[in-house]
Amino acid sequence: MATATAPRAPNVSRAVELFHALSDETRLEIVRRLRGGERCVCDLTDLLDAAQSRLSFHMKVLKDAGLVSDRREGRWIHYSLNRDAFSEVQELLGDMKPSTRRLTVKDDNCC
Amino acid sequence: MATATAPRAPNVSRAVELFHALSDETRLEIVRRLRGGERCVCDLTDLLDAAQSRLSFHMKVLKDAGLVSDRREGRWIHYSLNRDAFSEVQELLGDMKPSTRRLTVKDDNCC
DNA sequence: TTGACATATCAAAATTACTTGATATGATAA
DNA sequence: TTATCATATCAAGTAATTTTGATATGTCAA
Repeated sequence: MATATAPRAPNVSRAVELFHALSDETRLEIVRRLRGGERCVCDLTDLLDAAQSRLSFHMKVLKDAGLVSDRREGRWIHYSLNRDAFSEVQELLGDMKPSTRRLTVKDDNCC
Repeated sequence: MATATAPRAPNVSRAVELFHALSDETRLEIVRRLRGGERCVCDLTDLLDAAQSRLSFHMKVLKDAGLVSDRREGRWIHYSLNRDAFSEVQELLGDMKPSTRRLTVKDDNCC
């Protein structure tokens, strides 16, 4: 009994993963570059002037979060954005955005 | 001379700030609790079973990012969500979400 | 095969973020 | 005033993330 930790919401850790993946300048630049379509890592190292292993690290973060997918073609691996994951983030945000109708509660009956 | 660093998009650092503020479990729980309306820190320390200085630290991150506002009332400081900042995040996401029409570019003419 | 290329992975170093406990500040009530 | 309460800030410790350079893996061309 006692000292139970506060209960977590079901999708909090998923939200953390997604937001974390988007909370880095290099990764946002990658996403920006991928908006125009598929790119291989070599394109991105050129565009972002970043070391190859660094890019690879960030691609992995994005991929693990599901924000990008990869496709092998010969020696190259092409990355592209994952529409669904972005929609997922939008949904999460919709859920956390305060409603226009404000209610002030005194107890934890909010969720 | 050369070695110019890759050009940054104008709002990348703002996006990083916002996503970073949202990329922590404690902070997301705070946001979740604030959805129902204003809360003072003391409410949140109870609800989240977290030390006061810890809460204060996270409130600062959220406040610096503009996601919450505070309002003093006597000894208490009440925090509430900032609708506009959440809209801002949604906009940023809209900008980075891949369009349905896919185009494959070879040069960096994407943005 | 071998060599070269594109990318991934790994370990160590560097950086950044978070937690904790102590102290400071500012408001109120006695 | 003084004591107390709510919160902020600070410094030190710890943990997580990012960068870097080296090496591994898989593919292709000769």
